[in-house]
Amino acid sequence: MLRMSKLTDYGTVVLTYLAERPEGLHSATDVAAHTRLALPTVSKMLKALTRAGLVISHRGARGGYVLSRPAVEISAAEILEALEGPVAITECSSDNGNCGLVAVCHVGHAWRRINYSIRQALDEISLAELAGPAQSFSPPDMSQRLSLRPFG
Amino acid sequence: MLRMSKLTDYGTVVLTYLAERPEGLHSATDVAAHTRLALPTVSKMLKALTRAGLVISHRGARGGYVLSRPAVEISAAEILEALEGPVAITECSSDNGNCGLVAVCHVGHAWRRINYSIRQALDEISLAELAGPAQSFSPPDMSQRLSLRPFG
DNA sequence: AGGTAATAGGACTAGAATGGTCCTATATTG
DNA sequence: CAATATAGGACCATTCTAGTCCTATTACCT
Repeated sequence: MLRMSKLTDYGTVVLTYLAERPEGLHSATDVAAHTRLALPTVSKMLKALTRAGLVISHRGARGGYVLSRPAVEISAAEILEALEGPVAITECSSDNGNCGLVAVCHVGHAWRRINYSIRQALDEISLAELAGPAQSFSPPDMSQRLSLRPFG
Repeated sequence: MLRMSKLTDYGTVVLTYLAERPEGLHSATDVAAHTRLALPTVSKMLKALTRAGLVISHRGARGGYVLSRPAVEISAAEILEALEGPVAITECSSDNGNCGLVAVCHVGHAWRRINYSIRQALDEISLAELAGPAQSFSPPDMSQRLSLRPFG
């Protein structure tokens, strides 16, 4: 477990697509077609990514989305956070742990340490790296990326 | 997100209780009473922990549970794994990633690296540390540990 | 100015996962 | 044999997730 959600996985696919085409705007339809993900899903995600500030949107005809920053400057942590909320294995111990319950809350600093390590691992990896080194991009079919197999 | 489940959190509470009393056997009823968790829940978890080999059970009258090893030798990773299955943020890239789909599967090594880091963070922390350094243990009320507050 | 192509936002549904309870069988002690 | 435990699994209610769809708004282009 500790799995990230399917949606987040799709998110990385979408972001990867945008990362590899930093030039112009790309509409949700465009992205959906090239990633072979369903349009409504892609659309929903792009909205979320926009709200999170990872991509910039332009409305109206010939509108679309672009990355707000170069892919090297977007971390995995930001992506996870954008699509799943704050990254923390335990509840309240997110960041500073100032939940007002420190006295009561038995989430010790061991957990905080773990949280911190995880956080750091995710901070260190950029979208550019997630996209993979020179991964030729004519995707086979990612419409079921995570559910290819129960486990393996 | 990336949150561990409520059950797993309870698990650490239960294990902490056992860790602090390595002497005799402790029945599920006993543990439930002292941790203020519901008996059926505690019972269910202890069974899972037994199957995972983290605790040893003795049936029959005056039976109960003990840690199978000293708390220092039980890692957070083992606990998570026992109660939530393999620890991996992405599907298939668990461990060696030999899912037979490596060619197709676009889970790049960046994700594997992240998985590895997380794994390592969890390996490094022992149950003894989770229990906390000299944390006096007359728990206020942990029956809602994770849900004390939506976030904070 | 008006038509068209796009995003914004949110409502809604189906299905899966989670949290939690309970029941029956089996083992062990005294 | 009776009492006290665990073992295992069935079961239900609730929440979360994945995915779709509808309406409003914005911008371009003729």
